[in-house]
Amino acid sequence: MSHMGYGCLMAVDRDHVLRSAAALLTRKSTATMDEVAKAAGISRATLHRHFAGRDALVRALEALGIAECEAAVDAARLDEGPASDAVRRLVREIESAAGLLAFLYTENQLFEGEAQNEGWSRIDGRIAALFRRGQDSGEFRIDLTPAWLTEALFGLLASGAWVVQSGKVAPKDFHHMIVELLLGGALRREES
Amino acid sequence: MSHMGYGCLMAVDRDHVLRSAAALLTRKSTATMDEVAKAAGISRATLHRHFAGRDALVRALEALGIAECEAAVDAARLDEGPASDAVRRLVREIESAAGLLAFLYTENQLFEGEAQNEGWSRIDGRIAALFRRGQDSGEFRIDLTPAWLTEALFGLLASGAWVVQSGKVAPKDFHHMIVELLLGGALRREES
DNA sequence: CCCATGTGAGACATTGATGTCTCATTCAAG
DNA sequence: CTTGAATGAGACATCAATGTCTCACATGGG
Repeated sequence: MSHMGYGCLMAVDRDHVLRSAAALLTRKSTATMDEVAKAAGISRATLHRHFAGRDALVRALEALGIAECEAAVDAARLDEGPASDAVRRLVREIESAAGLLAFLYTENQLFEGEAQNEGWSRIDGRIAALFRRGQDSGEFRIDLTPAWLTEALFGLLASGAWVVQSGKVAPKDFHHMIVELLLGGALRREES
Repeated sequence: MSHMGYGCLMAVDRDHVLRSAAALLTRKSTATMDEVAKAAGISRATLHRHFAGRDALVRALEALGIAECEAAVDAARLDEGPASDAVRRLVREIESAAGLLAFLYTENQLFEGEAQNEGWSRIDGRIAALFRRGQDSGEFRIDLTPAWLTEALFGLLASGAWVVQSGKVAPKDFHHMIVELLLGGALRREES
């Protein structure tokens, strides 16, 4: 077990650190490396052995967020069945990553450079394609652009994660809240 | 003009500094006091004469945001006419402050203390009351809580400001985008 | 038992932002 | 012109976070 380098329980430790870092940074985005370490139950030295610095940590969180989003998009099978059902599946799959997403959403440091991670563009593209498919099939209205609907979805996910974390609404309402508002809006449907 | 203390053009200067600070910090929330000063066209010394420190600057921005929100809520006359029209007026009135709102939205430092500015609670309460009025009158669906609709409105305003600033959609579409998604959702209405 | 690896604790220098100071300059009122 | 106030430029100390280092411990495999 000498030359294994990274592997074995290293991976789960690293993942655990990322999870707790995400949870902490979502609440307090200015948390110190020391606080992040304490939150993960390790020392600052060990944290620094896993991630070269704060920058590397945030990048790793971004990579994790992208991976989870992409996995959710895959699992939701966006091109099968009615577009609105695909949206429901997507929100369901992405729900567990919403906290992490909310953190990354506020970390505009990630987007100010001209070289933003292409993973986001790919995810944006796939979700926008879903909305476009819904428009083409006549399910969705065409006066709201796919790009805006995609952005609004992420915004609502972040708002939802935030409002759940603040305790204002129950976690079990997360999916219904977001899907119903995004698809149906606040107005009552006409009783036909 | 010796003993006037603060007044006269001091006020407009202070306001101008706040505006440019908001515009800059919305794009780069980690901007230095020096960058903020440069963005406002003044020196760091002068900036520091207006605001004791970075903290005071952020607090002043929060106060400005609260004031503009409250003014928008007043101007929108939330308790007159159909609730959906009131929502449209509210978004219209609040549009010019959306950039500032988007910045404050990501500044979770403002909300982590137990003593969050009561201005927000008051605004939240007034907007939630509007949604509740719409539910009571039968305009709005009742399965989405007023608290969530309020939070979602702010989330969509932030997303809208962000997507406009990134150039993905035109500023003139801001109002339509947000109001239509919030009220009507992505689904096409049945042709009755 | 012995050793190697991972870890925690802590010391230390570095760095970048910040807050405070002084001083020369500008500008408008008198 | 004179004067006073506000400003810009810059020097300076401070401070908190960071990155790097060493050393002791303990744990598990040989």
